[in-house]
Amino acid sequence: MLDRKYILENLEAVKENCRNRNVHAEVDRFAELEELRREKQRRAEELNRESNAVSKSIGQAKTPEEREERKEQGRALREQAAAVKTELDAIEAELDQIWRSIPNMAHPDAPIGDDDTCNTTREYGATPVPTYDFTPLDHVELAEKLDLIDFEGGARVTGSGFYFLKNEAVLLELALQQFAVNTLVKAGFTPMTTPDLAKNEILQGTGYIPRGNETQIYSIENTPLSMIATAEITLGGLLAGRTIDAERLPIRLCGVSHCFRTEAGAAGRASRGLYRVHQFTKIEMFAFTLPDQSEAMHQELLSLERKIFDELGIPYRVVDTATGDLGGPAYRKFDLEAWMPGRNEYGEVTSTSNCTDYQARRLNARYAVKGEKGTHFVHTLNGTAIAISRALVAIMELYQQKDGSIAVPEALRPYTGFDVIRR
RNA sequence: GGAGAGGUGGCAGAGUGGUCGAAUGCGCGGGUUUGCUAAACCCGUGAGCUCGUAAGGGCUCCGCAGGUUCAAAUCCUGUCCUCUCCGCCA
Repeated sequence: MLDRKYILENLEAVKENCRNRNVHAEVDRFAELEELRREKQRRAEELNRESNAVSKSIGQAKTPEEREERKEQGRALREQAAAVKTELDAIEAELDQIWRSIPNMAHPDAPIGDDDTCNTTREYGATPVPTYDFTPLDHVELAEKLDLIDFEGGARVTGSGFYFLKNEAVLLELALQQFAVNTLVKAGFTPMTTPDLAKNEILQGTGYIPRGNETQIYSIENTPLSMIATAEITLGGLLAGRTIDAERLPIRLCGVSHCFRTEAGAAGRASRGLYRVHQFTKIEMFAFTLPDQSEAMHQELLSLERKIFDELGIPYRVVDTATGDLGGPAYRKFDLEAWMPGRNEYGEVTSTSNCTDYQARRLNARYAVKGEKGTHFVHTLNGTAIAISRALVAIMELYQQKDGSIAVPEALRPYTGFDVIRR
């Protein structure tokens, strides 16, 4: 979330930002409640101060009568304090709800617009979009012919949107993981496999909302846990509630996890095959930085994504996400969209966001500078290195050959041990 | 899963109802002494919020959440985590 004081002091800018992002948040009501909260807070503290003073004086009371009298006084004060606290809690609950709905401020250079039609593209990958002297198949047809994915089995065993990878597709997945992890380790990232489940408070800290109608999140019944939608959740959670030395920043993490998404409300959207599924494996980049490092880190994450997709020989475009299409915590977001011949259009394969201190404030992730008083919120950034399912869509469709086989991208051959998939 | 022990400041570790935001040691910052280093000695040293130009003041925080009490690190309940032993297993 945003700094409360910042909101009060920049009311108009915050409201304009909400308009730009196409978010309805009751910013004025927030300001009103925040003033009220401060007043109540002061009142509550004053009552606590008086109560504490009375309590302390009881120890020194000379006579039993005096003692009893002060106890009574203390009781009365505590009662008043409790009443004010109840009011305060109610105000804070409402305040908190609005607070969470106010999105991060957007980067001044982010294109302004209501939705993804306003996203801008300025750059393309090193690999040109290929042309074919035959009719290219989509990955579902290719998987069928080459026996690479069992969608029917996935639906039978778990449900629609689940799948089994089979044969070379499995080795391709493992190769992609190794390729991505190795690339990131060379770039100074610490590789980590993360839990696939996380506490709901961590989900909320990173900006994901478990339960509710529109939730993307699978919750585990009778527990405070949910399946993660991305390793961003677990990696971001690592610093939740902690304060670290500024010297240790920036921290670059590479998370390997499974991702689970309900895709509630996504019915009807492009969802054939592997493109939109309920579970996939993802190699995720995550960074904690000092405030003045985050913009450079964002560029670093983007250039690593580009490097990975350039080396895989996948044509893509770089999309600068419009304000209305940004997620709540994002200050700026770049997506890589790969050319997918089966869809005959670009499809999102990576996404990298700079969340500045918005996520860190929710998570309460801070840093302290040695020798200086006080603490500050870190900046957090995330970016997809490779989401296996979408990368497979792109690779299968782009590397298909006239004879029905699929070539293996050069960069993956050291890991797969074969260079073509055919039956 | 069963039994037991424990969670206190950067670390170690006291503290079982008020004078405890918390002894002591280490660490860290500053200083004195010193040819340099070390040692010794002295002073200082948690965080958040808040009032104040400042000096300084107030509130909150002893895993977390509740409860008892005028008053809780300390008593009670729940919960999470850690360690040891047993069981079970990959």
